[in-house]
Amino acid sequence: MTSTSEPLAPPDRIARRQVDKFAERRRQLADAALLTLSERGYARTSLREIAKDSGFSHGVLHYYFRDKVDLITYCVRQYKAHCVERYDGIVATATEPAALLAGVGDALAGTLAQDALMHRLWYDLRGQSLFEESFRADVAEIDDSLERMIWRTVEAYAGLVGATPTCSPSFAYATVDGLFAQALLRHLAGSSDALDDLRDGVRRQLPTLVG
Amino acid sequence: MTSTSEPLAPPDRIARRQVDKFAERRRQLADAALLTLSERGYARTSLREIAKDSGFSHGVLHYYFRDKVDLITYCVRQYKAHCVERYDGIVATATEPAALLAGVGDALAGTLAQDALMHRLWYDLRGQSLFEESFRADVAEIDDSLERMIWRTVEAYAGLVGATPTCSPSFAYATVDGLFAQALLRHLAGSSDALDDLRDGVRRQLPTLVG
DNA sequence: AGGATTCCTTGACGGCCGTCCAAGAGCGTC
DNA sequence: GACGCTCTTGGACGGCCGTCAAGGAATCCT
Repeated sequence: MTSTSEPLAPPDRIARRQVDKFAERRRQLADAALLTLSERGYARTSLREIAKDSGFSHGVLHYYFRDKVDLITYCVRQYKAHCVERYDGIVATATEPAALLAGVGDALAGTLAQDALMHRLWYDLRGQSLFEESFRADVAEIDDSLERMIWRTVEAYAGLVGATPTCSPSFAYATVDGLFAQALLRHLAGSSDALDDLRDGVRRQLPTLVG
Repeated sequence: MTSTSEPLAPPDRIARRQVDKFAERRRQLADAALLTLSERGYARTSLREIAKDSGFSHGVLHYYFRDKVDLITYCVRQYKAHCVERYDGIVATATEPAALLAGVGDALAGTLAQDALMHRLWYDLRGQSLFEESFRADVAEIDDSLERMIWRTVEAYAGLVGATPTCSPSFAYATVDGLFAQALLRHLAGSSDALDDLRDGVRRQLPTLVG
């Protein structure tokens, strides 16, 4: 905490107070924003709507965030943290190849069903990053962490069957993510087969990646 | 052409005149709209901007289209026509399995490089359809036609190697589309490996789909 | 040519947007 | 209890949005 009491311009306000309530409110508002974004999509979500859903007035957002891009960027970063935390424990324990295949399939199908709207938001934001440069770096970082997550799975499976990966990390990620994206599409469209097909798809694709 | 000369409400205006200039202008405006959309993305494109890029005034859009959704929907449909027309000739001629793999890889890499912005728009609109119900049906139809296209490729390849497909059409589409989507992402991000990786990826993935 | 019809422009409307700001509320400290 | 600082409110702003209507321009038909 500074002992001087000079008047602070808004940007400084954001830099200060790292540990206390300020940062906490930012997280809280970003959480609310993520919820609204996941329901309405990037293109249809306004700051006023985010504020309304958060229970605060619309003015408060500019007290905690410089502008809309700052808020969305912060949201994306927070979403990333949520992502890797959730997915990092997926592979952890499995001593049989078949069990790992089943575990990974179940984990992916589980999060797809449970966090469908958040995954929808992820694909939305990833798409937006192709048009809006501001998000690109953060989105790419998340994408990398997802690729690494898939790659860890491939390596774990390879280890269990006594083989080594025969493809690049990006190939593994691309094909598995393709399966996941399509399963999400069909799941949200009401297809009841989507989850099972995802499980089967992962179970089928993973073994082709090692040898 | 009707011989009566009753005053027509806007909706009727659209239903009439199927063959003549009316439909042609619609196509022309939709083409301009697709161009603008592919450059700016769905979330950032306004009717005024579309009109400006088309060389007409902003009012004309409501003479040829009921509202914005009508325009975008028409654009999506027109995009679909463009798509299937372009992709339908891809597999056509190939008597050797290796030649088919190379041909498909080159074709996909070629259209990815040449029509990158249009493909970016496709993924954008496909994502939007998960939030905006109005587009969902048309987008699903395009998706189906793409899946069938990939499936024809798989069947052609299976025929050439004297085998049959061992996966579902949706599995084939999901994995190949995953490769394509990631290649597009990396290509637009400036990666020079993206196109070659797409070629290699397709060449690697296709053989795993038959047996 | 001239009237009817089609096509297109222009300007306006209400509404929502992101942003900013003045003022008040809450609250810990002296 | 008064002060100072942090936090929050709610209104105002300019601007862009989609939509629409009135009227001019172009075209067609006889």
